[in-house]
Amino acid sequence: MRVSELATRTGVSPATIRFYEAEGILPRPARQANGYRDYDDADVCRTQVLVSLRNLGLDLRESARLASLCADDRCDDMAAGLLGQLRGRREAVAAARAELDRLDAELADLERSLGARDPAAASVNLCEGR
Amino acid sequence: MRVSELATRTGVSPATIRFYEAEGILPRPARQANGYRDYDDADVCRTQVLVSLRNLGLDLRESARLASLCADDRCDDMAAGLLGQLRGRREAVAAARAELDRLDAELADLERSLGARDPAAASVNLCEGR
DNA sequence: CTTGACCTTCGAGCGACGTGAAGGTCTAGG
DNA sequence: CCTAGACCTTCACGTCGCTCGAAGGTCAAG
Repeated sequence: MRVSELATRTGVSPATIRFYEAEGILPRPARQANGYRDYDDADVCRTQVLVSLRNLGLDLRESARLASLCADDRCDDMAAGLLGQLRGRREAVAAARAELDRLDAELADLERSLGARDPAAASVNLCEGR
Repeated sequence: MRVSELATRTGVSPATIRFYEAEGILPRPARQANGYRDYDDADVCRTQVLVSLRNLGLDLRESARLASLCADDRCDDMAAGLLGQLRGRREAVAAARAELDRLDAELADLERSLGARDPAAASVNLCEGR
């Protein structure tokens, strides 16, 4: 299959696939006679794993490392590595959520002061406060 | 005062202050005889507003626009502009939080399957699933 | 024979900084 | 007087993960 089919099957753009290949994140695929990239089911699986790990928030290099373990039939190692990453990720997600909560409260406060036509209070919030 | 004092007073790094100046986000400050940047209280206030708007999640150019309105004593216009931005921001924050919730559930699921030494289930989640 | 949807490579751009080199300046201490 | 070190200056390149545009090749349908 060609690059756009791999792309739609894995939910990323053809440009992203080519970018991964250029960065060594994905191996160079076979080529058709006309020079087009030619992918098979194993490529789909590997790319799917990679994309899934990215969607979990793992960084690109780490996702690549784990996806290549999986492609080498070392799924146990992959699972171990992933488990290690998950702790950090869940902490990061919790922290991000706390930060968003804080931010939402701040936005709500500000919206109230502005809506109450109390620019002074808003200015204080922005300039003097804290 | 010099750049590092402005930086500590506003909670950003000296490099960030210089970056803002280079991008035209902050005006070029006075210079001391030795060439060092020389900031006054008005600069502190303007930078503080800018940083506060950034901390609310507004993008840099929009923050710059509003901060400059404020510095021109057009705080009413600034307040109006800010109020307009807030709606979009609160929506974005809510969406980001929903996404984080979804992600956290997914991470928890995966951690359970991996912890249960059920790599098959995990693989399905990553490769076949969805 | 042309249109249009694919594909190729290459290089640059995005946002918002961070980092490092290579050097100038000032202050305190020995 | 010398020196260490804590500032400051500019310039340019690195980060992360793509995304876009240009300039061209390939192929099936009409």
